[in-house]
Amino acid sequence: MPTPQSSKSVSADTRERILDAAELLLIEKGCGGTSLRAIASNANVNLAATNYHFGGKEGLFAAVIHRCARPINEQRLASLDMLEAQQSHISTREILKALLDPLASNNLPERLPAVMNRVTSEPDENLRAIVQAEFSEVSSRFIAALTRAIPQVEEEEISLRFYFVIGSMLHLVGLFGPLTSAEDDNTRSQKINALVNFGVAGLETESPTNIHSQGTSE
Amino acid sequence: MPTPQSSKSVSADTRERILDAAELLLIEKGCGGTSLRAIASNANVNLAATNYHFGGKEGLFAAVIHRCARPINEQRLASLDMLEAQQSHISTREILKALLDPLASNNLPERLPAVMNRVTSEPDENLRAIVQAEFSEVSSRFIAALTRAIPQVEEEEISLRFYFVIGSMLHLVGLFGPLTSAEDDNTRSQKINALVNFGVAGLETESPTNIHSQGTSE
DNA sequence: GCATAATTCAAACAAACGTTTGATTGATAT
DNA sequence: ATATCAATCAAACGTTTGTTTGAATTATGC
Repeated sequence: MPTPQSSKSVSADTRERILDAAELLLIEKGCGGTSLRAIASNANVNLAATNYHFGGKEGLFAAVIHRCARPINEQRLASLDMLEAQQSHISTREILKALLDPLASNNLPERLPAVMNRVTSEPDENLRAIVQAEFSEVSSRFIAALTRAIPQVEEEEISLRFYFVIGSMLHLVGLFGPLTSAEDDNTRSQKINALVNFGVAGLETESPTNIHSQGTSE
Repeated sequence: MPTPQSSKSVSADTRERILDAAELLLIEKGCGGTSLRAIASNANVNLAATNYHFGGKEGLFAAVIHRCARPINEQRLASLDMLEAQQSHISTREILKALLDPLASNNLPERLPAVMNRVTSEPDENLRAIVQAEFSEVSSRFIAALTRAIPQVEEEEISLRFYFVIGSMLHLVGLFGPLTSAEDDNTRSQKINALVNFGVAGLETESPTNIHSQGTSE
């Protein structure tokens, strides 16, 4: 009983159909709420096929995460590479656009944001580790770039604010809603752009030294 | 077989012990990953007691959410009431502090942030409705206050940015980690304060009219 | 003390879960 | 054709799930 993790066999179609169905159900019902039986039923494959091709439920969801996260993260890193190759100083806005604009692009798997939103809040330890590994390079690279772009703020603070942006992003893509593949891409781009504006201002702000007597007008 | 939803009977202790155990497991394992048997075992009560007191798993988690969310939301609204009663114009910072400072206070249920983080990302429809109902008043009140505090930004944009702050907040309290009751409160306060600074800057920024040629230094 | 109601308990229920098995099909290569 | 291997299939495995039952226990009111 082999588990062909990467075989270009005749019916590689089965693998894709399983991944599609798993992705959809993962978004709608969450990880724990999705059963292999429901996946197999929606994909029109036998129940045992899920274990045959992916070795188990965990392996299946890991494959879903990988298939979703890889292209968008590659695009992010490629955009950052291009910026760093062309310019000596990169603005905060350019960095954030490299990070967030891929979410509005429509030549990517459309359900990617929803998958990210689901899976980043999974309680399962193994899945969290998979997600973290999938995004670790993006995090470190972008935090480093932001630290260089905003020298007046110390790195630890930049790191924290970066996670604020990530939190806003996850919450935003949750608002995109599942299954809105035919949604107005313009609306989505506008919201991404609003997040870029919000993030630029938040990242670049200087912490007030004395918080008291700040805005107490009367 | 009655289900006493609010009875001050002798052993109301059982109810509290069930809620405590459910709250803890909800944080660690998530909603779908927590079984009534695990809850009953950790609470040292009989399995049937969970159904007897709360009518089912869903009723139990609804009670957990309610018990967690109510005091902090009351504190938020009370702070906002006080601001609006004392001052004619309230600053963005004051509003955000009213919203976020309760998360750093230690006289509140300490595991509240973690519960919020877990439950706001639940796929279950019924639970999502419960959460939304629990936070609807806070959302509308604070969005209205922010709209008044930042007249140069239109309300729809304020509403979107408010949800960015909420997303950052949820992501942040996820970093607090579960079970860190003995954690350094100072660290927690500092991070909340960093979020306030981040949010003030992001909320008050004016959207650049022309995004192009913005930061392309070379 | 006694009746009455509220609460706890051990035990069982059917249903759904992830996984495994062994036979069967289909294609490939010698 | 025949041997070989990947792929699909129906069926069952043992657990675990949420919920229910009816008896036992405890507290309450008179």
